[in-house]
Amino acid sequence: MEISSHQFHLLEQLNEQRKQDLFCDCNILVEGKVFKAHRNVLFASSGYFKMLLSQSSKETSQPTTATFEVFSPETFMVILDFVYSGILSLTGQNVIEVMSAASYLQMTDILNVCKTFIKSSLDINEKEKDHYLSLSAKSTNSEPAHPSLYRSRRKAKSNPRRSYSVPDEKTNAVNENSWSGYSSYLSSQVILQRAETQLSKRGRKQGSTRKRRKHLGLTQTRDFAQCKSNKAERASGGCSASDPSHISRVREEAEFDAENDVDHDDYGYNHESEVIPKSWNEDDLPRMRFKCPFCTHTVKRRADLKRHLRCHTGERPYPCEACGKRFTRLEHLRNHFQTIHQAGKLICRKCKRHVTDLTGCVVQQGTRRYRLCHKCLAEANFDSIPDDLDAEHSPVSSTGNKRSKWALEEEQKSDEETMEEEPYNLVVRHVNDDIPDEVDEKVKPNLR
DNA sequence: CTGGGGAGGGGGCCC
DNA sequence: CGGGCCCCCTCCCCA
Repeated sequence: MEISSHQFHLLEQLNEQRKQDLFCDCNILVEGKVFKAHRNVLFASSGYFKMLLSQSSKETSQPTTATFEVFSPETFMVILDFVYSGILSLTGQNVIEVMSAASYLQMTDILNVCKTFIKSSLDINEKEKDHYLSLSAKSTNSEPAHPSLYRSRRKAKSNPRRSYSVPDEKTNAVNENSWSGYSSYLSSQVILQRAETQLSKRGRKQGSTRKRRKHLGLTQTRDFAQCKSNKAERASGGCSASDPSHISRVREEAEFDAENDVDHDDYGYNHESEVIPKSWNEDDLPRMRFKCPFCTHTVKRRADLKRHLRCHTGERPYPCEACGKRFTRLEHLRNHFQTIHQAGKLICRKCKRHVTDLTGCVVQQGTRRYRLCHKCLAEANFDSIPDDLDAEHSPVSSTGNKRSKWALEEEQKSDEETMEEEPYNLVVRHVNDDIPDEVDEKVKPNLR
């Protein structure tokens, strides 16, 4: 007979104990603030703590202390409250931080809830935007009238500079009505900052934004994306984990832009095209664009927004079978696979000369493959050239059983383990495997 | 220390 | 709408 309330009471009791600091054997230090908790509860809730505590489990007499600097105490409070109550206090303000922290702590339940939260918010926003679309004037000008704070450098370089006006109250009112929820909140935060700084800093000479960014160590979105990927590679399998630091980076970026008046003199802030340069006539109005809720980037197509969002959510749906590295896009995976694991470039790695099947060989180093011309190969002086290399290493060669060594390894290894390539496993094979179709064949089954 | 190249990542846009 | 291509950028490694 099952008493359903038992679990609830148990959790409630544990939460009470936590609040009264009873039997707490773990101190969590988050940016100077100490949280008390129970080791076994944390162990059961978080992959991160599971790992941490299992390492330090030998010394159980001393309370364990964990220190975090990658998220705020408020964020951790939300997560800890969830752990002890099952209630996750998500808001538009904290969802990104909570998601990143959950990712860091390997708490997939929270992660999924955050994703759903974001997704549903997006749906709401899209519906609202569609409504707004029907109300707003259409335009044929494809040039974004309000390049976002977060713009590609190419765009920034190529866009002619124009003088735009500060958004007036009316346009802001439209904005408030058109968007709601957290995305509106996030954006409005930037808008407010921007409007404030725009007035105070108008007229400041525009220096090199990129230079200044670099100076401050705030190098554009690409950087935090890179950061995420690096983390993903370094740490836990690079699943959907996003670097907690990227949140602050996003903020810093927005703040930096606002602070430094990036393009402010020239562009109105693009919040779904509400801010329109007064000097433009109606024909110049831009097409409606889809706005990212996390940054100020806008795109023309919903699909592009979806793609763009991956750089915020850290989602990497395309894992490489060979090395486990994950990618945000199929094409990136394909490029990676062909270049790294298929020796797709017909160039000798040493002398950089063009090689063909006749003039060179494929060299295997761990899971990496590259080509060497016969001359460089002779200089390299390899002594072992296994005959059955195909069967042993190539993910495309053993078409009979359809299971490559890599594929099998991929199954066996966890994501964490597959991140590192096998070092210095140097073998040479004859060139006969450069069939792109086969590559696709092998890669595609992995893809969603 | 520096420049070049490889690899990875993101945006725009066409099919 | 997804896939794919092209372009550009940054980071990192290596000579």
